[in-house]
Amino acid sequence: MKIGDVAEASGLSAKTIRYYEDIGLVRPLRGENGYRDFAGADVHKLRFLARARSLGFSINDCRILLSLYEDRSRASADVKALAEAHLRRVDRKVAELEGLRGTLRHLVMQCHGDERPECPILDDLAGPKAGHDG
Amino acid sequence: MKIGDVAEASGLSAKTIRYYEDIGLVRPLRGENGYRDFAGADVHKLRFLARARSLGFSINDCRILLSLYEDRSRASADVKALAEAHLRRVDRKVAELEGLRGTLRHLVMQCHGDERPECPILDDLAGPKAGHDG
DNA sequence: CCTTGACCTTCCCGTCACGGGAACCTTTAT
DNA sequence: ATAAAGGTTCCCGTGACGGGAAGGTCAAGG
Repeated sequence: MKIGDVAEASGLSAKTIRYYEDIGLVRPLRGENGYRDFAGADVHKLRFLARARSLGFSINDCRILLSLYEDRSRASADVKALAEAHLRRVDRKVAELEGLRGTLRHLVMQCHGDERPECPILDDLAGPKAGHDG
Repeated sequence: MKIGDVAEASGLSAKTIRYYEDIGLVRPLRGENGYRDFAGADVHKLRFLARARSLGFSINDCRILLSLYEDRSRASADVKALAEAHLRRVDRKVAELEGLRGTLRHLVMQCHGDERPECPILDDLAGPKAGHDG
């Protein structure tokens, strides 16, 4: 299979697949013409990678997941630990975004959004204004 | 004020402040010795930037926000529009992360996490298994 | 035979917002 | 005088690719 076909079959772009080869995630054969020649197992790997990436795993995590996947004597505990660590990162990221989203919502609601210059959003960004006597 | 003092006063690192000068967000004066010499207004700007960045605005958004902030004849509608666009981006990101978090949680719960190799997480990543007859 | 067009190849730059560190200079304290 | 603690510029690295240039290859059609 040529890279275009594999791209379609895996949902990854040709660019991405070449990149994955660069960093050693797949090792397709080469034809006489220099074209990459992907085996079924390569395509399977790439689909695995596409799925893992879509779940937010980093390339490094993907590398580990792949090696666990190919290790018949793995312990599922290792996989679970990796996934849990990722889940915790996602949890933290969601919490962070929800925090700033709350602030943003609050500010947006307070702003009239008309042609006048007064703006609580900018006031917030500018920080605490000096009081009436300072 | 020297860059270290400004760093402490703004909460930004000296590196970040130099970077902001590089990209034209601040223009501190220079002393005879070549050291940057920040005025009060510069520090104020940098605090503004630090706050905006902490709310997740991109550098480009920050540049626009700064120019709006300094434009006495601005319309608050422009500020609000920018903030709302950002809010929508945050909303989308949160939704995306919540989606994959749900999947991750599900997978993690299904995995025994013991010394055995069977692992629903890897099974999911590997994609649909062929059925009993195929 | 020649051309067109769709593929493929490698290579290098750009992304975003900085951080790390080298090599060097200035100020401050002892 | 010296050492520590600042400051300066410059360049590389990050993560995970995308864009695009310059060129090789292959199948179809005139």
